[in-house]
Amino acid sequence: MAPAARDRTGHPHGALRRLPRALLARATLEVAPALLGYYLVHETPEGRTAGRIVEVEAYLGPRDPASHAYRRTQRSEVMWGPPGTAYVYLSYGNHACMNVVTEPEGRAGAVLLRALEPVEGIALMQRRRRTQDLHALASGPGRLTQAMGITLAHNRADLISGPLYLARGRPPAEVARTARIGISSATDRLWRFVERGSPFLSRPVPRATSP
DNA sequence: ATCTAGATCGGCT
DNA sequence: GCCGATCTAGATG
Repeated sequence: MAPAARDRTGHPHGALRRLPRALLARATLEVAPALLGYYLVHETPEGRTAGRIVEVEAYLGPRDPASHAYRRTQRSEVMWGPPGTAYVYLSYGNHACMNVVTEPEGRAGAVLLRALEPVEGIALMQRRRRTQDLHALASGPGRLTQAMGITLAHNRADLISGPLYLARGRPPAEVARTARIGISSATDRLWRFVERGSPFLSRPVPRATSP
């Protein structure tokens, strides 16, 4: 497959190179930072939207008290499933949040996608989000799914072969790590990974972890 | 059957 | 910075 064509802004158009499943069948703490810079792409009847991943969080298995996989339940069962599956859940009764399932099948893990740099289909994202502000389009897990047209119906969708997928992008120059946002346990674990200096983060990197 | 704590967001002070 | 919206999975009785 030919590499994605690029316009003068450096943004892709035309065919995109999909991420192979093998890259996700690894330890979650390795996969999470590696996903920074990749594109999340969604092809729908309304058009194609794509964003560059700039912020993620790692959620591990039964040993991670902040993870839904801390308990193996009907909801979290998908985290033990095949890598490259979407885990989408409803947060605070209002917002869909999207994860990419990691680890070989049979081991639990997922990477929460928290922020994108809008790349393609920006007008469509603006319509879905009801805002023009580029920095409010996908800077937060609930905003991201709304901008991309991702709903609870995408739970357990295959992210390798379907209309919602990951594709090669531009790796970050520098990665920073911080504590995960919005959790009340395991706050000493620095399992949030961001592209340092990106203006599209859901929250800035605290000074203490930004030497 | 009922309770409650969330991997959040937007509007307001 | 604070607060209310909105609702479900999972726990408890």
